[in-house]
Amino acid sequence: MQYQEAKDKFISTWGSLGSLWGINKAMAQIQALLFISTKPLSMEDIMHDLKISRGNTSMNLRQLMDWGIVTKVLVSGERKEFFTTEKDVQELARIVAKERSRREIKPVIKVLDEVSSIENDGTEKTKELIKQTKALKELSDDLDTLMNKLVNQKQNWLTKSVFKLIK
Amino acid sequence: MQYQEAKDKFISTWGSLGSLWGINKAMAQIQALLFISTKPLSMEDIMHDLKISRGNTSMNLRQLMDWGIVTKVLVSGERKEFFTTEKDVQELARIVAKERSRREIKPVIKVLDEVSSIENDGTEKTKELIKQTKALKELSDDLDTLMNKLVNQKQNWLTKSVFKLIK
DNA sequence: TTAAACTTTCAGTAATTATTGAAAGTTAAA
DNA sequence: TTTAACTTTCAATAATTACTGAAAGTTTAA
Repeated sequence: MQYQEAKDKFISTWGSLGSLWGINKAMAQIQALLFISTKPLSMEDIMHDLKISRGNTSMNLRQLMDWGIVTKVLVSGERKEFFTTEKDVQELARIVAKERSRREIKPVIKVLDEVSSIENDGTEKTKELIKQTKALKELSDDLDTLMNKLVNQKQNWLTKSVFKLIK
Repeated sequence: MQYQEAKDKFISTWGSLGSLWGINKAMAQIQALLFISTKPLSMEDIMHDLKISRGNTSMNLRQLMDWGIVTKVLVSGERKEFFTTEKDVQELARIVAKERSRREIKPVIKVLDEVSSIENDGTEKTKELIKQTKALKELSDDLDTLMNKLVNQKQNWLTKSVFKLIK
């Protein structure tokens, strides 16, 4: 396998993975492209490389910046804007975990909390609803806390401490 | 908030969460409905409660069974089939984690492995591709292993051991 | 067997989501 | 200022994904 083939394979795999995670294809592909690029890329570079439109590129770059995964960089002597992504995988994981917690997990926990707090009228079905949503809420809380803890351990959090403790 | 409102809220929240996780809305809603039901439900029950077609119900029940989250139960004296879902949240989490690992994470790791194993021709861009995909592969491997370890600890794996160790 | 009760399949259609491209907006060099 | 270089926005459209309902398939009671 040669460079170009490997690059295409990486970008397309990363792209389709993205859609499974609530990130759209173009967004994931732009991130992948920047991730393996040796230097910041302009919007022009990106749209040509991925064969997507200017509008699409602009919108998805913006979303990546909202996520905090991509940043603008100024290249001296150049009028146009260049973009780069976080290159450290651990830091990347940290950002993604934090954002997913904020955008998805926290709101669900809130709803579970509301639902499990309804008045118990003593009927079977109400008891079951309360019991099950409460259990789900507690699990979600624990997982969210664990994820945030893991992710806040700076440097090698995975391979060091945690990882070994579990055996 | 009364029972019916709480139930609807739970089902619709769970449904929209599902789509963020690569599970479609109907599939997640069926699971939610079964999860808070006090007894197994028939296809008829489900389609009426969620207001979805017979075909849709059938297809999504099948997928839930493929995931191992829902099972058929025989109700004596009844001709039709009834369905129930795993009621224990920990066990549910275990199944979901295992399936996601198998369906999504493992295949990506395989591609990352292939891509990071291309011949190093010494160019900058090849070196960068190899370095970055290798880092990604290692992180994915670690996360996958961690997830599977966590998930195989029977009984209260979260709140017990792991959770406290990390502080 | 047969036929009623039930489930699955799948072509057609609806709903949702992503993408384009051109016009409007912004910036900074001349 | 003006204007050329560049970016953003957004209505129209394309692509994808989910859903329906009726026909075909299966099972079991009589």
